[in-house]
Amino acid sequence: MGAGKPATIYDVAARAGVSKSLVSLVLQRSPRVSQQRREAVLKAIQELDYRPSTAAVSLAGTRSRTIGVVLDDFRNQWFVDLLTGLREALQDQGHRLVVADRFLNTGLDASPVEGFLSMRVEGLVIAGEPDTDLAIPASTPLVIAGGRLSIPRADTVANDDRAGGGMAAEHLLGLGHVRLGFIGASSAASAERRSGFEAAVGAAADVAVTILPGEATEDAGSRAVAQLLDDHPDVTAVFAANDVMALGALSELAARGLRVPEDVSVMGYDDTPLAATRYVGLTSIDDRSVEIGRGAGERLLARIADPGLAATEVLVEPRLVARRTTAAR
Amino acid sequence: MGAGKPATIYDVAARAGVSKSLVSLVLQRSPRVSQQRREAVLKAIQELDYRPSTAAVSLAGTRSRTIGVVLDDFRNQWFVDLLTGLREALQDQGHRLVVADRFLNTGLDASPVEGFLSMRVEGLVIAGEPDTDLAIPASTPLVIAGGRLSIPRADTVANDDRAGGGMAAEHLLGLGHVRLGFIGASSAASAERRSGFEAAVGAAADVAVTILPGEATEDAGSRAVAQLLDDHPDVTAVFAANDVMALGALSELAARGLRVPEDVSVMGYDDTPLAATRYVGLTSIDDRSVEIGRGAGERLLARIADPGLAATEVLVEPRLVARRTTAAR
DNA sequence: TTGTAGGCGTTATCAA
DNA sequence: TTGATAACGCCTACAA
Repeated sequence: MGAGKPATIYDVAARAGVSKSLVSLVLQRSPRVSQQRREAVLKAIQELDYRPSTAAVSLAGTRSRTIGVVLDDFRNQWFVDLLTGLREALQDQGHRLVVADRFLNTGLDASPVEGFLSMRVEGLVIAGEPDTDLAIPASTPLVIAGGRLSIPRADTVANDDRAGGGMAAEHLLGLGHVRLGFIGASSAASAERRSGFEAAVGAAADVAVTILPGEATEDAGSRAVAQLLDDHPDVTAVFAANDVMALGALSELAARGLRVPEDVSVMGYDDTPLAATRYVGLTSIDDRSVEIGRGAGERLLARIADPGLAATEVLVEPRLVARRTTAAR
Repeated sequence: MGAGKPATIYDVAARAGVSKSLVSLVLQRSPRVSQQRREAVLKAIQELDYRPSTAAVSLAGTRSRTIGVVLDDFRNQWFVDLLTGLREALQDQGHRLVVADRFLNTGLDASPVEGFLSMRVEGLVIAGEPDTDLAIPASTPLVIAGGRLSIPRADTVANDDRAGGGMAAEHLLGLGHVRLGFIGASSAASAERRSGFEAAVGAAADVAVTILPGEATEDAGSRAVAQLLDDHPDVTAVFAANDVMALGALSELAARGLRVPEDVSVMGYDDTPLAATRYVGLTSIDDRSVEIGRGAGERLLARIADPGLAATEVLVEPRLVARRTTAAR
């Protein structure tokens, strides 16, 4: 158990009475090792509680088998599903995932990306909008997951916000609403969702729009819906660019004594855990982060295998999840 | 920019016209390097976009300067604050933080802990309840953050659940409630919170209790409060062992046409982001995860410095956050 | 099938 | 203040 210094491959070799190369072969599951030796080595490994040093492995080996994942913020829950998808695609293929948000280890490394480059990761996944102009060497395979802002040489896998906006429109129109509202903030995603929404509505209904510049916060949602209703009191259904703003809308509506969905239907976007709670029960658009993660992982794998690959942009079809905040007119 | 192979310390040395040792000294900010040489080296580093290989550094060096953080589940948002505290204590002291949840990289490594041991981390932080009997060598400094289940040789830094329960009691009693309810699940934390709650209530009020065996889910909260009210219709204030169950309680109360807080006050525990939203506005107990993280980090640092230290158990005083789900009787 | 030897990119220990 | 040179723990030809 608690050895002072961790055992090395030398210790294992000595104890098993073989050479270090033989141990190395066993470690790599090489088939050309006699059953007898293999067992002896395995036994020694067990007894010594040996664990190969990742540092030594990646130094000596040709590849680090490590993928760096840069999250924008651990608070944005969508990364959880993204990671699930990434794991499926990557770690099952023998790659180790290392995650960091924008601030993890800053100070030691100038940025998480710097840290990953020091680790000699074989590839990088940037989740969300790559905020700063991150200086990533062209030689590092890179894929942007969930962000639209595309870097020339990077693959992009993202939710089809336009399509999602369209789904929202169809849902509300299908429920018989003809006075629609859209609230959003100043982000590329918000703009896309709005545009898809309006395009799908077409001439079938009126759409009142309130865009509040700045962050998509709950408070912004409250203020946006307040303004929307002040200007257009006849609106019966509101589509928020994201769940957080939708939540703000819900509280503002409650404050005004308007019932949801009896008086006003509300829907969001992202299908966050929040929306899925029974208490909130928000109709939303699932951006299918698991698929995005899987797609990003597969794409990264392909790019690692062939660095010369042209950058592609994959859009993942979202999915509407109807809950209790939307109802027929 | 986009070099094929990353530059090595040799490249830097050659370009700066010095030995590798000199470069190494500059890297380590050694004061005994002439200004002239230092600048030449720095310039070469810049021009070559050189970055020391962490693998080589930790192989050759005496310490890895890496701390492993094992999270129970990325979905439990409390780790975000915990990380903030850990960063303050650890990464500012030159330690690199690597985080993993229970499932990250399983398959490659048997468990995240195995992975960390392979990385030769200098210390380990286990966040939450260490579920399985994780086999951690006694030589690895270890601290449990936020969990009560203590391992003999590990330090523990956790929220004082008993005290928090007491605060909940004082709050509700102070509001004039005399028919109290407690709902919880089968966890050590829940039990502690209940016990603190009941102790603080003493003879000042009646406490009806419903414990549902199993996980602390929203649904469990709904069912628990339903049972509680069926058995004790006169209860005017409910203290849930955690925010998630409190949320379940809120939706059940709404379903029964009971207003919060006019008819029934509700409070939770953990002060999750959910509770802090305007829409939910749940009165809760803040378990001060940032402090727990900081404390855990400091403790780990001390233990790394002196492995012989006796294990300690630190309890962090929680804090009540009053919002709109509780009101005077 | 197994062993020998060299090298991976650093740090660390001595000399100079 | 600087520079050789030996580790560090493992992989990978190459040889046996």
